[in-house]
Amino acid sequence: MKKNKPKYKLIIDAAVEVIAENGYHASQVSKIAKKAGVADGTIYLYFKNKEDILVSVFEEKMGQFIEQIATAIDQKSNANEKLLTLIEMHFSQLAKDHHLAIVTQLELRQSNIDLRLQINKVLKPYLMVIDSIINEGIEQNIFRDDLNKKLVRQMIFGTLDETVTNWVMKEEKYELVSLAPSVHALITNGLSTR
Amino acid sequence: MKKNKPKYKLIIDAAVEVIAENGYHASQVSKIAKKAGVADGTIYLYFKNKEDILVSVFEEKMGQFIEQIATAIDQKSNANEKLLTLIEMHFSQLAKDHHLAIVTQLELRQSNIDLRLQINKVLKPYLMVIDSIINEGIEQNIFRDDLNKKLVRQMIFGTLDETVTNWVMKEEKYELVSLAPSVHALITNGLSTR
Amino acid sequence: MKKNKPKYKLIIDAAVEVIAENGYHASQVSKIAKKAGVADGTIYLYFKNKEDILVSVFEEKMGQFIEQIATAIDQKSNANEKLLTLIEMHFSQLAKDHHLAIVTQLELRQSNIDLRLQINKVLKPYLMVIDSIINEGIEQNIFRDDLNKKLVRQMIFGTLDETVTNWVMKEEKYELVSLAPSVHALITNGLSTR
Amino acid sequence: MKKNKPKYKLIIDAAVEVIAENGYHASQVSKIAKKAGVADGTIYLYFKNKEDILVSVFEEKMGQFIEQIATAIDQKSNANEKLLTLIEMHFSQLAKDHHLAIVTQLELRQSNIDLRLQINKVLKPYLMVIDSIINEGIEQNIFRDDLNKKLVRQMIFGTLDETVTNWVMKEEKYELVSLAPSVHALITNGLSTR
DNA sequence: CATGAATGAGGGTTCATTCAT
DNA sequence: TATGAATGAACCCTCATTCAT
Repeated sequence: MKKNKPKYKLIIDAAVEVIAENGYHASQVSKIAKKAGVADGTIYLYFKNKEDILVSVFEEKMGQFIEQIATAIDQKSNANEKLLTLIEMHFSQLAKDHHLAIVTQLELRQSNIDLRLQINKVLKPYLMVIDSIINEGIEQNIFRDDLNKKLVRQMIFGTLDETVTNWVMKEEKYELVSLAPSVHALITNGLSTR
Repeated sequence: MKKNKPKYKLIIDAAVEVIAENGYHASQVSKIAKKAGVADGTIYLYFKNKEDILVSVFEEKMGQFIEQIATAIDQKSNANEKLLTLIEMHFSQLAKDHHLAIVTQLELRQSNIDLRLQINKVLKPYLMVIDSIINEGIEQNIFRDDLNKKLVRQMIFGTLDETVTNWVMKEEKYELVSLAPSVHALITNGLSTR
Repeated sequence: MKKNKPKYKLIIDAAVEVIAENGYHASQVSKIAKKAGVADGTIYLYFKNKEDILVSVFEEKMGQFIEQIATAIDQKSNANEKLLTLIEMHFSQLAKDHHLAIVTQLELRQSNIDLRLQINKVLKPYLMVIDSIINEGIEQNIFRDDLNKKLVRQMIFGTLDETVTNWVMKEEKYELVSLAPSVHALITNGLSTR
Repeated sequence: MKKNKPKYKLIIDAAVEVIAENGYHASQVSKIAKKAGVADGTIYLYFKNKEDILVSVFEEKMGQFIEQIATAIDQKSNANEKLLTLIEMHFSQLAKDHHLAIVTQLELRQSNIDLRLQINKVLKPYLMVIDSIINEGIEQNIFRDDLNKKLVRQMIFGTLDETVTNWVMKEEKYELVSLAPSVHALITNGLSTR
């Protein structure tokens, strides 16, 4: 299994750094190889082609991202707390990894549509985690049962994503994680006065 | 003013078509020139460079987009109706222009970060329309006054954007505009039971 | 018609020189462009790709080659004289163009099989000229009528080709054209004593 | 002597197969190693470099080729029979080894000139066999004594080679060996009526 | 003897932009 | 204004060869 070899991780991490520092389109394979401390050709012992590096970056990082969130959520017993935890974790993980935040929010979006579709596949498990919280909230009678669930998921993900992207584009000048309770309140209670 | 010359619009419209049909990265200047019926060099009499074409596409189309929405909103008297109208207009304008939807939701996002920052500038007036609705809602005591307004705007825009992108990626298989009331309800009332 | 533009011929001639001087595999497009005095990209305004340059070289040069031979043969009235003329012309044209001789006898043979098949197509008209001489000789009762005509053609072409290749490989140290009568005698009379 | 070790022959035979199946340019050392059942590095214990493999292939196969012909010729007493036998053997040995025919007639010709010169060296003994038949024929007064002997050899070899190449390129659709008497007649008697 | 992971040099092609007409 | 032929910089990937084990 190639994924367990040390150079695999070396290259993945180098790719994140190089993309964050140079931008998506200026990230040559040779730069990644140099940063990883391997020869150009070595890259191709571990990855089919450049696109495969990028998809793998997303898979690896997103895999950890989701796992962390899923673990944290399991320790909460109701949907409201789970949703808050998801928001906090989503924010905190990106807040603590500057490079990763830039890569996921800005750089990887410049990829062509084929690559974007592959990235969407990787994102699927995360969307399913959101879905499960929604379902649980409805079962627990915490969330309304007249919701279009798919729309709810889109609202939650769209809000988090837009919030993080704004934060990254503002060069992370403010505290992201501290916004979590407000975002949670907005999503659960909406704008309206009662 | 170059923007009023007939070839200016010819090139802008050709650009939208070419990008929608070929995708961002396969949209060469020469293709746009051919579709517009002008020589390659002529493009550079109206636009500084390729990036300038793309920004101008966004400016032109977004200008109309926002104007339509602003006009429709002016005829509504309270923030709730205005918000619903904004959502309906946002959806309906993209639903009725297939090419534009693909270009704004998928293709232009592949541009590099400099271009994205310019696009964000163009988006500013739209975000200000959203802001004014939020402010009005708070003044009218329809929206809560303890909200982080910037977050609210990010939630609204993020939700709409994510919803439209999902719809485009699902190849516009379902009715987008009919989702407007549900989206409006979600945003105003949130997920929670009362 | 691109073939009449001056740069087309410029590139063709540069290609012959570069291949003759550097060898088939060391003939980069950039070298050909430099020798032709044009930019690398200009090559691709006149040729689809590198292979297209090579096929075109062969087409152009072989076209002239065959035309010269055909014209010379037309002025002879019997098959024996025509055959001798063909041999003389075949030898003399390659003898007077050092670069062309190297390219056709040594370098272009290193091409892959697809290109070789295309080269064979270009060679077809030459083989047909040989065939017509054979037929005429038989009609004139100068050549025997019990011959396998295809074999005869292969003998003639094979003999000429092998003779020229040997001459080129020996670095053209001896007079090629003066061998023509002997080659002609060999082909017409064979090895045997009577 | 490395040539007697079992892996030496294993690699030679693997090379012929790989070249015949994949073509000269797609025949990587790693493919040959795999087919031979050895590690890539092992190849370099038996051969200096890739070119050395190819020359060795030619040496091995050509050695057997010539030996077979020489043995067969020794049993004939006059030059005419010897020449016919040489033609028959040349054709029959290639006709019965499909891979070898493709490799010698098509694939190995794609090699660069250095390699071709080495191949020519390997061919030398074969050309000397032809030369000896020519000399014998002249001594026996079967062949004319006014011949340019080198040209005769080129005619014979060129004719055989061109005939076999045509046959391989036509995908061996007809019987090659049965052409031998006609080829022999052509070479000995020429085209002319008497 | 044998392995196979690692190396790193090398080139065809695209396309935004220019400028002489 | 308008043209379009010409420019030339920039990069992914393959594969023969090596060498530590």
